[in-house]
Parts: sequence; structure tokens; C-alpha cells
Amino acid sequence: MVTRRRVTIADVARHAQVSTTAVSKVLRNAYGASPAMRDRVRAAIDELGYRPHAAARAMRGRTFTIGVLLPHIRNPFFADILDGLSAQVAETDYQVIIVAGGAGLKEEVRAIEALVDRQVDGILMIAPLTSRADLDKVAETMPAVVLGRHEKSTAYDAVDDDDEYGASLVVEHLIGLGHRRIGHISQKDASRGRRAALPYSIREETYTRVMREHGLGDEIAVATTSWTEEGGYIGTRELLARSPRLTAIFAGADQAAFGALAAVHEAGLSVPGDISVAGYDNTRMAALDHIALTSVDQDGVVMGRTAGRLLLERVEGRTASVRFSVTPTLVPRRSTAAPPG
Amino acid sequence: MVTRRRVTIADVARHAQVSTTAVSKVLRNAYGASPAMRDRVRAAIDELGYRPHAAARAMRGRTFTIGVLLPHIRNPFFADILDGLSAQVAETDYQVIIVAGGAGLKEEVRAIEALVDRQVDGILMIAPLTSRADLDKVAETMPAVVLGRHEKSTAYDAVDDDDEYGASLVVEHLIGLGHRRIGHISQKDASRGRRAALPYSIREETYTRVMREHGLGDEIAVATTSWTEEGGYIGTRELLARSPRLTAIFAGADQAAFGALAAVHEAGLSVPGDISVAGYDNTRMAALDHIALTSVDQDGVVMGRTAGRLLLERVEGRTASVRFSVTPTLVPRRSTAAPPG
DNA sequence: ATGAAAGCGCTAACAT
DNA sequence: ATGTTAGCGCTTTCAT
Repeated sequence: MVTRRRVTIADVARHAQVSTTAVSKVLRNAYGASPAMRDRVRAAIDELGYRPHAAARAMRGRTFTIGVLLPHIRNPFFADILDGLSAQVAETDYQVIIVAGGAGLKEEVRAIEALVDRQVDGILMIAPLTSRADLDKVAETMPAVVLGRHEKSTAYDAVDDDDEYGASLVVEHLIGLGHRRIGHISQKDASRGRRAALPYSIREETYTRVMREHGLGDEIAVATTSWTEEGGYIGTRELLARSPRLTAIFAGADQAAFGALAAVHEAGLSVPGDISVAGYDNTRMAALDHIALTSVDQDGVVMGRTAGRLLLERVEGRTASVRFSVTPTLVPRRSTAAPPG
Repeated sequence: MVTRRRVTIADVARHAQVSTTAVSKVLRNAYGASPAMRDRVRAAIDELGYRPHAAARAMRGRTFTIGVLLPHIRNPFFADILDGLSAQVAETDYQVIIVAGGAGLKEEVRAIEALVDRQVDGILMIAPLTSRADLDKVAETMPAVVLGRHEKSTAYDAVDDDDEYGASLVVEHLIGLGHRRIGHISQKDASRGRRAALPYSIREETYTRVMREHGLGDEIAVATTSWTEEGGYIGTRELLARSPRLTAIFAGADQAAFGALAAVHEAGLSVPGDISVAGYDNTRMAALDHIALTSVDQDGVVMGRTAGRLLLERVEGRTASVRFSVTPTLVPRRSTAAPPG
């Protein structure tokens, strides 16, 4: 590792025979540089292969960096969001950096702080567990967008899916097929403060509400694990142990539904012959023919793109807060059908 | 967004009635601060909620940041690698940030530059497409580890899986079961320079070699798509169109194998009754009972952890270059069996 | 239109 | 052991 000195703005200035101020102006397209000077500076930049030093910029102005907080990178739905965000940001000078929050609140706080300390120009927090107050605090420091939480805030913009509607679509679908004993796989709450704000709690509460509305309050059965393959598997084994056996499972996320399918299969039961299974997120795996999982589509690409747009708007100066909500749709596939008998 | 001024080292110094040097020393555990002073400074830091400003640190010394270049975040195998890396780095003061390379070479170069410009202290590049020369150039600038490429370099450390051995395990397994008409799904080459260095080309070449060694050179059938669900699906449809029909498919990655399973199913054929399917990576989905995909385990967690360790060692000063290679193992499951008839 | 110069928050060489 | 101070590379007044 040879520590070769980087080309700096001073090198460019010297090479182009102008002041560093001039170079800075050209770089930022700022007022006060003649076309002739612009050309000379640009030429020097190209010849020397100059690239701005982000840290030095950060000391004074922008870093041209958008920070994203992700709980983890296992859920392919997050990849859709990132695709949308990247597409939106690609045409600008901004760069997206991702930090993974990890399982707990402590790791998440550390991850958010890491982004703040690195002076990102804007931060997108995806399904954060942190308290409302902490989110507001972050949003006071820098432009912020929160994706996947159902709270109002004047400090940041919000992008979400109408989880209540989406979850009701699934439960109504299953009830419409004739199911009564429908189980639900939810996620253990790791958040601080109002649990009600996060998707898993809204989906669960909606499941409960719709069941009650149809007079099925006594049939409510929730397994609280995690929205992973393992979580879905374990939760389903738990639900299958009940008697009389349920006839349908609504997993709060596709990832968990895949685990559910495995558990049902392992128990020697068939889908949808014995048990119907539905998920949420409409990931690509769900669409594959041998899986054919009924799911809810919430268009992560659009959510990500919108989050990117809102964030850039805020970076440019908007302060009024905005909410963008996606209306999900049910995508019925072969994993759900009328109950046996 | 209220732009509240951050607490700086000067604020801490004033509050603790010491010099900024003293604070800096305490922060870095540097020599020259009495226990008494340490305590006072620590107290002031806590009271004021001070956190170092990463950009300012970057101007002089370290950023305490490890940068990771990832092609994309869809492949769950990458999540294993990141888990390993995070575990290794978690106990240190370093923070991991991720940038996604995107599909093409151009995006990848931009992503790497973004990391370099942000002065990360070390960079982990996962299966980069960039030319050897460019990798060396990056490694000359900062400590670097490359994961998933089979080249020797004196500039960076390398972590890889023995893809040649892993691929041979699969092909030998299928041939051992009695298959002769075995197809392979490879990935389109987007790299610059020696294609031979990347996993997909090694797996493909190994497939070809082993087929020939068993006198099956005439049966070689490769579909070159991408290692995604879609790529596996399309590639398999292509392979299934051949006549006489092949009896086994070795997809170079689990993601592609899932698409292959869908295509086989959609064609009205059964797995493994009509067609055996094998993947590579041993992702969690592969282990699920209703998928039961034969795959190759290459322990991404260990690879990630090792990459992290090597990187930290380099940050601490090691310059001699190291290679770490994981020996993969075959994980046979129900998706492969003897051919029909 | 152009450039000189101050300063962002920190580290480290150098006094004391 | 403690503090003074000169930068790191850039942006941004403020003169000219």
C-alpha cells in the first residue's frame, strides 16, 4: 500500500494557473467563473484525474451522500426499495451508502449515529425500531425520510404502505374462500415506544380486527416469531400443534411464508389441499411457479423512488413534511384455496 | 430541520477545563493523559453527549469506517458474508458501510470511487468486475481485501471459496447418480479483463472439464443468463427445449436454481423424478423442506469474518498479502436423484 | 470576474 | 503530563 498523495484542488489550480477559489466555483457550478476559466479548470481536472475529497467537503458544505438505514439485507423486499432509490439518485451527484441496523435497538441507534457522524446530506430510515422522539431528533439534524412507519411527524417525510388495507385484503380473501381457523405469524416487537407504528403490529392488529368482525374472535391464533424463513417455520409448527387444526396461515411477510410452506410440507400436509398459506410483500420468489404464493404487492420500487425524491427535495430546502402512502393489492396464487371438507 | 451546532472537541475541552489535545488523547487512548484527566474528559463527553465528527477525523487520520462493495443485495449469500464481517467488526470502533455496485462495470467503478473518496480505512470488494489493474490501484490507496476472485495479488488480501472443487462436487455427484445429459446455468460476463477470475467462469469451466473427463463432452449444454430467479427460469426453459431432454441441471447459484425449479415445474415435469436440480451457496431457502435443494456450502459467515479480520490487520499495518480459501462441501438433498428410466 | 484568506473539527508534532 | 499550534482540503465571505 503506497500512500500516494491525492490530487487536491490546489494541484488543479496550479495546473490551470488559477486560484483555488476558481476551481471550487467550477466544481459547484457557482456564480463567478467565465466560460474560458471553466474550460481551463475542467481540462485540468480531467488531466489530473481530480476527484473531490468528500471529508474536506463535509467540513464546510455537503458530502453528496444519502445514508440508508436498513434493518438487514436478507429481505428481498428491501432490495426493491433500494432499486427505486438508486434509480432516483443515479442521475444526481449523490451517492447512496447503506448501513445495516442489526437485530436490536442498540445496534440500530449506533448505525443511525454512524450515518449522522458521517455527515450524510440526508437519511432514509427503513422500518426503524427507534422511538418517535429519537426519529424527530435525527430529523432535526438533517433531512430525513422514514419508510414503513405509520406515524405523523412534522420533522420528517413518511413513506408507507397501507398495511391495514393490505392485511385486510388477505384475511378477507381467506375468509371469502371459506376459512374460519386462520392463524397469523407476527414478529416479535423490538421497538421502543408505540409498537403500533410498525408494519408487523398493524398487520397483526388488522388480522385480529377482521377476524372479530366476521365473528371469528375465538379462532384467533397468533404465533409471534420473526419474519425470516426460520421464524415462519417455527411459528407454523407452533400453529399446527393446535387442535382442531387450522386451515389457513397468513404470514406477515413472504420470507416467513416460505418457512411456513416448509413446515406444512414437513408435517405431511399439502398446500393448499390441507392448509392455505399467504404472505406479504410479493417478492420474486413468491411468483415462481413451484411456490405460487398468494401475497400482497406494495411496490417497493415506487416506495424507494419516492423516498429518494422526497429526500432530495428536503436536501434542496423543503421543510414542510409530506406523507406518501402506497395502496397495496392482493396477488392470489395457488397457495390459497377453499379449505378441505 | 433546526441546524443545531454539533458538540465539538473544543466544547468538551472547555467544559472539562482542559486543552483540546487532552480530549483528543483521551479519545484515541493515546499516551500522555493522567487517569484524573481521563476521568474528567470522559465525564464531560458524557455530559455533553459528544461524538467525534467523522469528516474532521478523516482530514487527519482515520474515519473508523470499513467500506464494502457489494454487487447488489439480492443474493442472500451476501448477507451471510456481511453477518460474518459485522460480527468481526462489531467489537471494534469501526463501522461498516455498504455501497451497491449495480449491474455494470461503470456503476461499480463509481461505487468504488465513492468509497475511496469517503476515505474509508479499509475496503472489502465482493466479487468485483473491475480489472486486476484497477483493483491493484485501489489497494495501493488503502487496505483492501477482495472476496470471490481467484487471482494472486501482492497488493490486497484475497478470500475465496474453492469454486473449482465445489463445482466438481456437484457435477461428480450428478454423474455418480447416473446422469449424462447435465445442463449448466452460468452468468453473463460483465467483467473487464480475465474472465477466468470470477466464480461464474470457474464453475462453468469446471463443469465443462468434468463432463469431458467423463467422456460427456458431447452432452455439454450451458445457458448463460444471470444468477437470479429470472435468469435461472429463462436459462432452464432454454435448456429444456433441447432434445433429447437433459436429466439434470446444475445452476451456478441457488437463486438461479430456484428459478430453474419453477421452470421445470411449469413444464409439467417433476423434480427429481424427471429432472434433478442442484444449486450453489447453500442459502437458507435451499434447506427448506419443500425446496430441499442440493447445493454447495461455502460458509459465507466464515468468509466474511475472515475478510474482516484480514482487513483490520491491514489497517493496523500488515502489508504482506494473504490468501484465505474455504473448502466447500456438497449438501445433497431431495432435488437430486437418479435419472428416470 | 477573480483571488486572498479565514475557518470547518480534528490530530500530531512540538514546546513547556 | 499538559498545552500550543500548524495544518488536512475544501467552501465562502470579502476585497479587488
